[in-house]
Amino acid sequence: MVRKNVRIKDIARLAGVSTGTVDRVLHDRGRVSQQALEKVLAVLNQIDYRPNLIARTLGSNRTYHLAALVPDPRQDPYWDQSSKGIEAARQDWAQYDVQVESFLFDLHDRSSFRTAAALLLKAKPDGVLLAPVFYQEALSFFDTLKLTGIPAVTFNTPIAEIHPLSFIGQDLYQSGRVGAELLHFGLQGPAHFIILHIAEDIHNAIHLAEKEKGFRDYLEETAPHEVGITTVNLNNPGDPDFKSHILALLTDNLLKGIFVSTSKATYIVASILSGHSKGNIRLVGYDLLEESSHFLQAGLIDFLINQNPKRQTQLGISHLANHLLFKRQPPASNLFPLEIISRQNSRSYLTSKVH
Amino acid sequence: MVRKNVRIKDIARLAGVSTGTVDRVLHDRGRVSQQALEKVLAVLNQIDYRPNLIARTLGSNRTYHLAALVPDPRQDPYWDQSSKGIEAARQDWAQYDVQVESFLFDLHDRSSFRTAAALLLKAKPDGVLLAPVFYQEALSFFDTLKLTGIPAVTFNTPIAEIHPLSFIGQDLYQSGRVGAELLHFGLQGPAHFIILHIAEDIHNAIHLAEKEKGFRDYLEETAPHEVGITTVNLNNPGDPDFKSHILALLTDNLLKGIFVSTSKATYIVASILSGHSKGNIRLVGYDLLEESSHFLQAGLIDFLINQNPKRQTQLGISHLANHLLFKRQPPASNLFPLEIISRQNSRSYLTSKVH
DNA sequence: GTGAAAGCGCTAACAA
DNA sequence: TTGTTAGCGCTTTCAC
Repeated sequence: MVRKNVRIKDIARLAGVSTGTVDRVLHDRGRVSQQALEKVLAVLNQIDYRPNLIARTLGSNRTYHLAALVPDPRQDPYWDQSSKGIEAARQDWAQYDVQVESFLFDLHDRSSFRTAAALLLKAKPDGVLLAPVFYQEALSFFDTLKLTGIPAVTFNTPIAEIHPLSFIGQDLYQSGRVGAELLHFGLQGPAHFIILHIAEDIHNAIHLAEKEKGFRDYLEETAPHEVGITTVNLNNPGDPDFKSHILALLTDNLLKGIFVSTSKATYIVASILSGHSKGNIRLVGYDLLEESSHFLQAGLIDFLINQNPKRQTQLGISHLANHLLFKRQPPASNLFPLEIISRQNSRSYLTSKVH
Repeated sequence: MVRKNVRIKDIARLAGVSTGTVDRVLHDRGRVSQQALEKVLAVLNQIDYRPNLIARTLGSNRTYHLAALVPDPRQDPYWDQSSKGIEAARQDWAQYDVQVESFLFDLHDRSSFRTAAALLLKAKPDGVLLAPVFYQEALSFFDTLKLTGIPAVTFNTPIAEIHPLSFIGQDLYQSGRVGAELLHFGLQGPAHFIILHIAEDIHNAIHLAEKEKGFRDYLEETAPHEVGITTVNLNNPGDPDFKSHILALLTDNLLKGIFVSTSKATYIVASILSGHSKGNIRLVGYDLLEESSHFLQAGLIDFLINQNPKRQTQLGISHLANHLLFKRQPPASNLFPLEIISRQNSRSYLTSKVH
């Protein structure tokens, strides 16, 4: 009743060739006559062949080396999550003899990106996962990868000029719209919103710009003449003026909400607000990190939009491994859902093993 | 540099026996002399043997039969998603010779559950995935499974008395809290909320009760004397009175929100409200289904809480397969995140390949 | 009880 | 350009 899976042997029989030939066709290894090629392809078109991946890994018995080019996890809890995802992927793929090595760079030092990239290339990996946070450096690194033919997956930062095997991230524009939706939900009448960027997040320039665009567009469409929006760029959070600057913003009577554009900025701003009555001013920011979840619980943050950095890298490695081992073509773009985290659903995200 | 893993062959050599004997020791298959046993155990104690699970599955070359006991997908788009997940899992695991057969029952007929369960048992599956929507019937079916030693994974409906290999679902109580949080967010002053159950959802009794409990508790804690809550149980949506009954509820001036406890009820209620001005009355319900997403876009539904039925079953099958093939122990409980779907983030959920 | 040997489906080296 | 064959590590059968 249930037909056994088709095997290479079956294809060979049907095509009237040997298993070796079928294998060569399947893997584009060449050294196959036009005639044989056609016969095999004809059969492959007829049937639904799904290679037994278990047998393939066992048979080929080779080890793949993947390299990840990511910011130092110790710099920022957001990037710490990215590294956690790589670690998780490492374990997922260990049984298939896929090894993952991380090359770290400094978020505030473009040259460290170049250095790490050079080191990575020396290791001659079979595939690369990278966060292209420095535009120019990423472009040139990408050129080198293209030349060497090493497949690369990017994540976090969309770069139009680059065409990686796959990009993993979010729709940043839409993310800004979600932020505006949450700030404005249920509000009536005139209001004032602030978009807060932290200049330190310069490596996230694309995030800041796209999110802001979405944020403004949404309110423009939904509440055309009711909502005033001010963009505030703040410098180094270590600055003595930083705190007072933020607190000064709160005195505005019409201020009904603050939208913070990155995860680090989110918990920094929340920590400054903590202890001060923020009244009915809503705060929406990014990412359910340990640092921010506390402020969410305390009611200082109303909503977080989750970017799922851990899953992003985990999926990235998985795409590379699947590509190398099983010749799977990942989607050119994976846009993660824009998860809304509230006080009441945050625990379900933290404890879930699914994410 | 990377020491190869120890293999059975190595153990056999070190112990001075054959691979067959080692295998018998490893699997407690008996028919091994005390002497040989000791020699092998001695070696095993010295070294760190980790069986190659990939080779194991390939070598044993057996087919596993899984059975799913689920409601008929044609009855309800929610359960249709569950079946979709099973189908997806079927394809995921086909290559490993894992077969999945579905046994359907009627949501409104407990006896059909018994019948389907009996049929299922006759098929002697190696593992079972089930939605234990009928309490008594599930208990007795579970007893039989225990006796036969067939591992079972449950989903959707938590049942305290049952200890399956794994349960997949959501924290229903917390889900109700999320519903209340969303209805009440930003509201000030007195308000009236309605919890709307549809009696037809009797098979979801646990859902209704737990969600309501969470809903009420949240408001009790957050807005003790401000919010009045009424529970409304409605009968058969086909009833001529049904529509007028719902519309009558809207006339209440203080009514600020409606919380609908299941996915089917959600889009039914939304469809009734459509065309009638619902004013500022918020509507929160369940699941981003095709039927409801339209109402979300139109602004009739404010938020949906996603239960992810498709992923629930897909994960369930995956747990069973991993358990049988690779001896993996799934977590006793998988509580999915309580995803909040709004108009602005719904597309990101629908288009994402991650979910 | 024990060991030898033939698979599982696929890869890859090698001879033809 | 082909087909044959020996693995990959484990299971399982079958003589002895």
